[in-house]
Amino acid sequence: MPRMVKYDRDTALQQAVTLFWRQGYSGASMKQIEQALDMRPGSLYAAFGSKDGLFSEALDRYLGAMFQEMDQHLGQYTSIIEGLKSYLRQLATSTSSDSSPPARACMLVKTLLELNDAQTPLQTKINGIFSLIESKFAEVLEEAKRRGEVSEHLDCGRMARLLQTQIMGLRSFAQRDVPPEHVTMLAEDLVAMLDSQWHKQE
Amino acid sequence: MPRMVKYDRDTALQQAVTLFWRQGYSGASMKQIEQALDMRPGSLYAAFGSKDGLFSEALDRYLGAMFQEMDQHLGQYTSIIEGLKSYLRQLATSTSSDSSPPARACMLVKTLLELNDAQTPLQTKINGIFSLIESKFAEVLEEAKRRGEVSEHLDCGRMARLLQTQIMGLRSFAQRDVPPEHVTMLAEDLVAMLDSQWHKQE
DNA sequence: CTCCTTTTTGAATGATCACTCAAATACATT
DNA sequence: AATGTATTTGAGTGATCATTCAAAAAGGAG
Repeated sequence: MPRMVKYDRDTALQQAVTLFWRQGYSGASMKQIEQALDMRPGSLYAAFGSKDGLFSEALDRYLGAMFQEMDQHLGQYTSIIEGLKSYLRQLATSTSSDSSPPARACMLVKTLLELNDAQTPLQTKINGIFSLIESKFAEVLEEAKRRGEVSEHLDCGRMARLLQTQIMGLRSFAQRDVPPEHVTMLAEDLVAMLDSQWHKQE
Repeated sequence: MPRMVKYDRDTALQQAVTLFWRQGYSGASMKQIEQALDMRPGSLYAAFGSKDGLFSEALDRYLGAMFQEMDQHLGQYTSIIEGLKSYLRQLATSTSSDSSPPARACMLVKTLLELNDAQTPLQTKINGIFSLIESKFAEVLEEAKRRGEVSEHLDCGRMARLLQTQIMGLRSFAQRDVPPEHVTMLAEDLVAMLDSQWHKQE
């Protein structure tokens, strides 16, 4: 009986990810959002509640895509370590490709560094996301340990944080205005460094 | 003959650094700036020209302090490599100390990731700053090479970017809500990884 | 103290911020 | 086609944004 919704919630969200990724949370105005999603304020607020709500859903979607891409690389190799290395290398090449992503830096890190005020829901959310990623890395490394790919003495939680830090650094560096080769060379160095670590005995 | 200026430009700038470091560029409103520097708009604009101008000077001051701190660590050791390692470790402890800095993340990285629009003067400036830091690292490493502290085949420019990436990663990670020990342990891991690299033959 | 120059003040500028809501619109059902 | 309900529209909300500028205030020189 009622009128049907015109917009496609999924593509609208993808547009939101694209905009927020490039502009940041406070850097994206509702005017820009209206234009990017082709929605008027009323529909926007009916669908997502608030700018925060929309951003929160955009974060979830971004995270999902990140996990999906990671799993894709892990699935391509019988070796977990090779999968992780492949993922790292791809981060370097994708950030400098002309099929340009909205920003070279990670949207999650951009958000983490942008939020400043006290314990807002968004602060809590982004911290939870980083914990989640850390846990995912730790799980993957535990599996690698079970398979004998890494030293049985490896502290997987600690290595997970180290891995996360490498990715945060790589993608932040890629935001600089540098020749693409520098980023790919950097990724090779990170891979080499990590290689020297996970085999190491305590 | 004229009236004397009331404010102290240097302490005002330091207040600006503190505020911008925590809040980010667009996150700090002129209202907050007026309060933090204890200056009224007229004086502010007479002294610094614009919000951009003030921010630009704050960036310079922040960079200067960073270099100063680095040189302090380098001066404390006869070994350059030991000085660099000491600097890295101190970054980890200072970010988690209760003598709390405005933010744990680096103000320069926060700025790099916050700026989104086209080639603004600020964009150019922050990229120049990162180049400058990279060059400084490269020079220091060249000297270490001359002293035989690192392999003579080391690509110092490349290692400089690797080092910069580690710091960007470490300080960004420190912005997370994690126990301080995790950050200090992380710094130890970074130091260990780097150690395995600069002695390495090509 | 008076004058002159410079600085400080703070109200006001128009623009833009996130957000609201009554009216217009469009579709499924009858 | 007529009806009823949910959605879309877009002008309008007050707040806050960076910035301006005329007037008030302050200190050295005479």
